[in-house]
Amino acid sequence: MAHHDLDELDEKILKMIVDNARIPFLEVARACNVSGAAIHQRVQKLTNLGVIKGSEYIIEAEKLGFETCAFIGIFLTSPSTFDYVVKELEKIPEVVECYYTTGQYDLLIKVYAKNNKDLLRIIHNELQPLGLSRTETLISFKDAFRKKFPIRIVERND
Amino acid sequence: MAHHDLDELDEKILKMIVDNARIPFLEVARACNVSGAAIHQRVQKLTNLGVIKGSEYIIEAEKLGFETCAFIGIFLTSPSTFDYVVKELEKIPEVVECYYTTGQYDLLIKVYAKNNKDLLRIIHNELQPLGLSRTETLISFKDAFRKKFPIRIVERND
DNA sequence: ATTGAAACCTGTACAGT
DNA sequence: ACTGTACAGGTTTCAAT
Repeated sequence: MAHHDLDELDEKILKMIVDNARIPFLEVARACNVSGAAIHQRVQKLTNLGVIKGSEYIIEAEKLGFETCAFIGIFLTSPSTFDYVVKELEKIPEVVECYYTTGQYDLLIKVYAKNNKDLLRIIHNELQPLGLSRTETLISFKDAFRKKFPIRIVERND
Repeated sequence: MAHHDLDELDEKILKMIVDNARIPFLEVARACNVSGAAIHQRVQKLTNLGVIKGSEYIIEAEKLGFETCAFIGIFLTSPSTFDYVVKELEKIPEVVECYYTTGQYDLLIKVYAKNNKDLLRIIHNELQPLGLSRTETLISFKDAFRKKFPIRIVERND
């Protein structure tokens, strides 16, 4: 089962650029035995299709003074506050990710704080005033690993 | 309190490149009123300092057939299996993030699966055989938002 | 640590296939 | 949809400050 309109070349391109957004397209072109223009057009196509959503530099939060990373499970007082709470959470700079989840929590957010005291401030002064029923904090005291999900468009036997 | 050896220029550079890894350094240079070479050297410095860990393209997982994203809380049978379990988890392509956490779980992982059935396969065939005590799955049925944490090196009054 | 200039390499557009 | 060309613009290095 191949996905959408993507082929082996798209897969190879994605694999080459996903972990290095600065790689020259000409280098990708040479590795793929096609012209630079072809890579340029493919990346354009992948962007138009919404497969590529952008690029970013990866920053080590700790080096910028954010030494505490935590996941916080949020229990809402009422399902009707969903949209409001998400909108307000998005305004809080330290809240970097937010997911609607099944299971025990209504929402799961990821937060960066300077330290544990700062995290407590965020929870008390920023989160609680939104009218949450309860929160449950999971402090990540180590980021064991982080990688890209498997790009596999064309089915193979390997 | 300024962090490390970083100044306003570093902050401005980071802010400009963090959400667009493909932005030309010359464009950053013009915005900062310095030469292109200066940006080049600063980015090099930030990389050497470990502030910049790399760059990546952001891929929409759904468009590549990964329609289910889940967080799984893992309870280990014994603390002694920590390192082994993390090492094995890292080998599973669908497991993209792994955190040591305080709170109820020993580990929290993020997983991409093709669909709910595929997620069940991963849990039963890939995770359970590692000898876990129990897992708790939070399926993210929507990614409400995702952004970069606040880059702020120099203290200001704003 | 930053600059300007040089040499080199890429990105991008376009006409042709 | 890919290629080759062409040019504009970017990257990288380096001697000088």
